[in-house]
Amino acid sequence: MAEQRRKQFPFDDFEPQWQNRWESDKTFSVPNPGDANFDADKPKFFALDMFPYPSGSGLHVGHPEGYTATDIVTRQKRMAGFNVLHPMGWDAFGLPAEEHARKTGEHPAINTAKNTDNFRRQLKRLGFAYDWEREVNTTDPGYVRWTQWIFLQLYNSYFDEAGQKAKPIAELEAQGLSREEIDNRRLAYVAEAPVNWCPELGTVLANEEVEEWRKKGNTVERRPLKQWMLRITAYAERLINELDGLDWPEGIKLLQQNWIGRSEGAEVDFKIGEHKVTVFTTRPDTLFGATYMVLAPEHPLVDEITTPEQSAAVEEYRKACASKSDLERTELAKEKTGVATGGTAINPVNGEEIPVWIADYVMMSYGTGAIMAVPAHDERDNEFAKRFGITIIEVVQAPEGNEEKCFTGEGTAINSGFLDGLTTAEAKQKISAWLDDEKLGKSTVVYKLRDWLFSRQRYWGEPFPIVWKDGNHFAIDDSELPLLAPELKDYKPSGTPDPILSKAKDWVDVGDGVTRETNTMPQWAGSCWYYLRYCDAANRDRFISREAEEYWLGKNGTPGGVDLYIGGTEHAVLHLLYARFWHKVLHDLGHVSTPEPFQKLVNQGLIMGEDGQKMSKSRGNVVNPDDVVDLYGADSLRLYEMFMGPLEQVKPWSMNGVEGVHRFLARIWRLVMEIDQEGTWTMRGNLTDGDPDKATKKVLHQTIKKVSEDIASLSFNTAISQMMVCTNEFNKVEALPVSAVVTLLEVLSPFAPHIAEELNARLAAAHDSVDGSELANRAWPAWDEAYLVEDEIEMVIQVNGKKRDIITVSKDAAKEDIEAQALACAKVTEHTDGLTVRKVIVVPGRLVNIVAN
RNA sequence: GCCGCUGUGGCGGAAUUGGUAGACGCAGCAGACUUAAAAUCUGCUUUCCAGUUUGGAAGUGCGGGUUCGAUUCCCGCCGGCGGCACCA
Repeated sequence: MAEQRRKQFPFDDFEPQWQNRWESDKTFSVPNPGDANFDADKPKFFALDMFPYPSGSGLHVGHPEGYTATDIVTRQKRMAGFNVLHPMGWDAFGLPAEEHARKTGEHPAINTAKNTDNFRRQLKRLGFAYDWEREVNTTDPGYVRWTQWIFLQLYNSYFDEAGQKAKPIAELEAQGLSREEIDNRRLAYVAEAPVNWCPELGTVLANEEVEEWRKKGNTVERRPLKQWMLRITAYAERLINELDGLDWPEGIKLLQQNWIGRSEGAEVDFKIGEHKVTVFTTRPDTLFGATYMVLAPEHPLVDEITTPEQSAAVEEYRKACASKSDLERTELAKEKTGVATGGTAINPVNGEEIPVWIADYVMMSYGTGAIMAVPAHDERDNEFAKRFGITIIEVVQAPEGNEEKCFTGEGTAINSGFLDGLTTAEAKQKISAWLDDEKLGKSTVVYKLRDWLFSRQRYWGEPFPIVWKDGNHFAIDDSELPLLAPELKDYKPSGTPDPILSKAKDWVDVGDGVTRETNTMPQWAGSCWYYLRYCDAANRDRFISREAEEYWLGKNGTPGGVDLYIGGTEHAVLHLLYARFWHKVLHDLGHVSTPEPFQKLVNQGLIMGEDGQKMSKSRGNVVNPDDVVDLYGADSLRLYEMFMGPLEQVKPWSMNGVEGVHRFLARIWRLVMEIDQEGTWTMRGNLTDGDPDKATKKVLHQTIKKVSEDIASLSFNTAISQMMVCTNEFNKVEALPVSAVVTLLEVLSPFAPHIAEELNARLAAAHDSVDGSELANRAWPAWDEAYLVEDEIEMVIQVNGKKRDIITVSKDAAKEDIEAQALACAKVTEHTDGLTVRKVIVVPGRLVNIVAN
């Protein structure tokens, strides 16, 4: 049925032609500083799309949403005289390619290349103005080389607390620190950590990946393994503070802030016999109410303080906890559990002896792994104390009217010795000073953020540029980069935590007792710096040249960094946090000129299926972009995705909606072309070379203005609606001036570039007055406010806020005249009859409101 | 539980940030063209009442408030989506 219907305009002819032309002319290639045709006088604009993972299922309609948005912005910026960097690439390492290799025995690079070719074909088919000469692929050896180089920058750096920045490890060597001391301070370090191990996949998984793989039927267990970690926690403070200057959605900033989770509080030392245990609390003012102490079950002091009577119970409890994953620990904990150690601690503030418990509601990984429990003012402690019959002492008086059983807010200190009568804030200050004086504690800040578990036991990722000898790790020499993984006969995981690469014995054994690190990096590694590589994609000597970095990412009178980054919310805390971290390290080491990589961030909203549900194969509501392009053309798909609604909003797909914008493009086509009886398109005869009349000029300039402003604010849906209004007006004009049509095509061209270029070319062939150059290389049209003002304006007349009439007045009519005219209206007198006019409000150019009662 | 976003016709959405609510599009209805259909074009299309036109009332999740005037600002609720989740 679809192939029977005659195309409303020949998009399938001209769209590929324009795409080929852009490709062969390299229309959208942009030179770098130093290149022959580089124009240093133009301002720069760097727009970035979140590059896709080239999956086997091809492009999803969600991809072109953000991509079209940046394409419109960059095409418009180009016309407005900017040097525009708009690149694309592939985040091509990842588990699906490896799974495919495991099943087929084919090297993952082969499948990856196939999928990448398909993605590239699909994107080119949508007419995006990418500079394909800058295409990057995270799996290319020339790219891996620099990912590994950046890893070594981290490996060879430490975080200087005093300067709050990364510095070369060589400084510590010069200070004569021991090897162990140095290794313990590297930004990339090895640590034994309990991790999520998945035997089926043969790798550890990030916390956020666990749920996804479990759903697919895999098991995930907790195991302590020696892993590479990146010291992102050192940057916690800066990662929070430096969000301030960024033009990001507030929600995303908050998400990152909460993820980093900064808490101000105090560490307090408690004595347990000979031992000292430090607890972390955000409420040191409640110290007098601490009636017991809880240690995390994994706390190293548990063994030492447990009394013989309790040791069996404690041991049993610890075992039960160890076998639980974090998830189970929280999910199943409907009721608090715990065991007394039999030991007691001394509350330093009053010398009271308090019992020491272990309970899994205290996490070893947060704070100090130990808490002082204040059951009167903490819900968890309260629940626990009630369950186990522990004393509860109130030490904060709630403000009047607050009847909560367990008051956790701020109030006045009571039963608290020298703190009595103080407000919570004052009490915090006083107790902190006291702890400080007595050398029993100090104010401190803790974060929820954990160091980044950076190693995977997979094959299809960057190998670590590290070798081992005698239990020590060493960086391999720069000249050995890129270090590529060897080909394997069998990509099946061993089922043990030994990485797949450990099977490649020849590769692993370097000789002289030197062996290679066999872990690989996670997929995030490549995406942490791809925006940098775009700036100088072919550079073989550096990851990015200084000139290219300073031009595309430097200040240049802008805030610096990527000028516009569009992508989905799913990366709000992962990719966006990791990339910021790497960027800051590179900045500290003098490799990049700004502290932040992405100045402006916009999140596109998810496109749902026609049924309002998330698109998924199992629901059968997935829309394939190729099918849409076959039926309606690339311009229609682009335009539809922008017309659906605001970019940031979640919105459902509608094939009828696609037809709607397709009809609009057909109307524009028929503004210029008409079809004869043989079915051949010919130029319409009613196009003139004359000047547009006043009304035509008005709607045209309104359109230039609206579209210009709406592109700037990324309000593409309203820009398109204005172009529809303009087209509808043009359709009513008897003899339509070509100049007006061409201007409309210019503002349309960033949205629907193929049809705009095609019609302009056809008009230029028939009309000498039309510029035959490509719209893409034209100047963006300017609007003239003079055409927008009307001599006469309509004003609404309201009586008591209700619309009663509309009058027409001269644009410079005096207020008094308008008021008099309004009061004289028959409709007004009708409604004010019998009432007294109390007040008349005249809003110039808008309305008159007559207040009467 | 906490945090964030969001709520406007049958549907997607618009509204110069306090000034004519429903632009534009979809769907629907009627008409024109056509032997007919498709495509195209024209008109109608928030609801209710009245109805030849002119008209009247209600209306932006619900309830209050500020104002000459509230989709917009303030207070209190309710629903939907997303994130975090024993973080001391």
